[in-house]
Amino acid sequence: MRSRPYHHGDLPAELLAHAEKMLREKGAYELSLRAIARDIGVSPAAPSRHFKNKQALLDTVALKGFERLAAATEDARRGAGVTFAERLVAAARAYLRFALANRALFDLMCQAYTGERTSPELCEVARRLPGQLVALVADGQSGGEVRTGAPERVALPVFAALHGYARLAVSGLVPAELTELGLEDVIESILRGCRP
Amino acid sequence: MRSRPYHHGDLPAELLAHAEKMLREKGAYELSLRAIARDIGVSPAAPSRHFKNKQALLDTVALKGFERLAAATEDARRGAGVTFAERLVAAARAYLRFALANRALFDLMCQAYTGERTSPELCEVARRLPGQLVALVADGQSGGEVRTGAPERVALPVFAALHGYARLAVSGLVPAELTELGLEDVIESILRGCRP
DNA sequence: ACCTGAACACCGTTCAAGT
DNA sequence: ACCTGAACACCGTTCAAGT
Repeated sequence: MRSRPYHHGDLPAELLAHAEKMLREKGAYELSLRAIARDIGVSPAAPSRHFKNKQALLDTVALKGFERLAAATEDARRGAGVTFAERLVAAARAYLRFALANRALFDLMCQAYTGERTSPELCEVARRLPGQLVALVADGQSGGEVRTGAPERVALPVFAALHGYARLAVSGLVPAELTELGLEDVIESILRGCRP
Repeated sequence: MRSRPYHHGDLPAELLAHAEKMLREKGAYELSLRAIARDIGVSPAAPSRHFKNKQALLDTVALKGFERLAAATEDARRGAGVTFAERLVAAARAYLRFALANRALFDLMCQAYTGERTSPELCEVARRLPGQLVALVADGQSGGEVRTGAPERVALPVFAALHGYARLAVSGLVPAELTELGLEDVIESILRGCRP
């Protein structure tokens, strides 16, 4: 039996995986680079070869989060019916489900949108989410299901309501037993706002 | 000229003031208890007499933020016209203005809603904001301007859209030159959703 | 190329001791 | 009652040196 190899198989991937696990189990405040390195069995200096600092690691975690979220909502929309309402409901449920199932990660993603320090890649993937809604709205318009107007401008209030509701739910401002009901109210309100 | 007195005039207040200043100038990530103590000219151990830990200080900063925000939106609503739409617009503008003028504080407040660790006082004051909207909606209902339904359920989508839009704007997902226009679209959408 | 070991400058928090 | 000084256990980051 040989001891731990000097070179790791894929340290970057393992760092990301452990960071996300720690985020889930301990929360963002407890997440430390040294603790991750310790868990993996690597020196405190090792991560710096792959991520220039802690923020860079977190940005990458957020990036992967956005990719998963975008994939989840896209899949949901594709798996839904053909009407605008059906597709919106499916995407909205997937968005909320992701937020609630990945609270700390969702928080990280939301503050990662923020600020000048954010990487271009992160910005780009973050914009896929409103982008999906814009496409959905444009589709709904061409079918006569959604009122006219620049799709971006019609979609923005939709995204604001959805995202805002997810934030409130994650924050605990909406009691857990009412999140489903509340989402229905939010969707109903959105659909009223979109009617031709 | 006598040297710095051993006892401070009002250390708790000065700690809070400096914490907020630091939040504004450096951001949440840079904010350290030791740096605040240094700035004030007090030992690193001094804050612990007044706040049991860093989180307790931040919670109090967030609490004061909620009070200021609630006061700002209440004032705006009172200073506005008598129709539901006028009052909603005034409150919404005040909410967005506060968020943009106090980005780091607003971020802190939003994550401070979160979680089990949050103090009861913080929860209570955080609920004043949706509470205002519930009252506004109830008023609008009695005047026949807003559709019927439990006021809490009608107000929730309104709050979600408003809060969500503020978050998007603070995050930089809405370009600065479009925030005003976007808010108008959001308000219009909300009003459509509220119509009888 | 990839990682270690040791070091540096910084944290938050605690606790005896001073005023 | 309020604060200091010193200590403790922890950080993130850097850099020569090892493999």
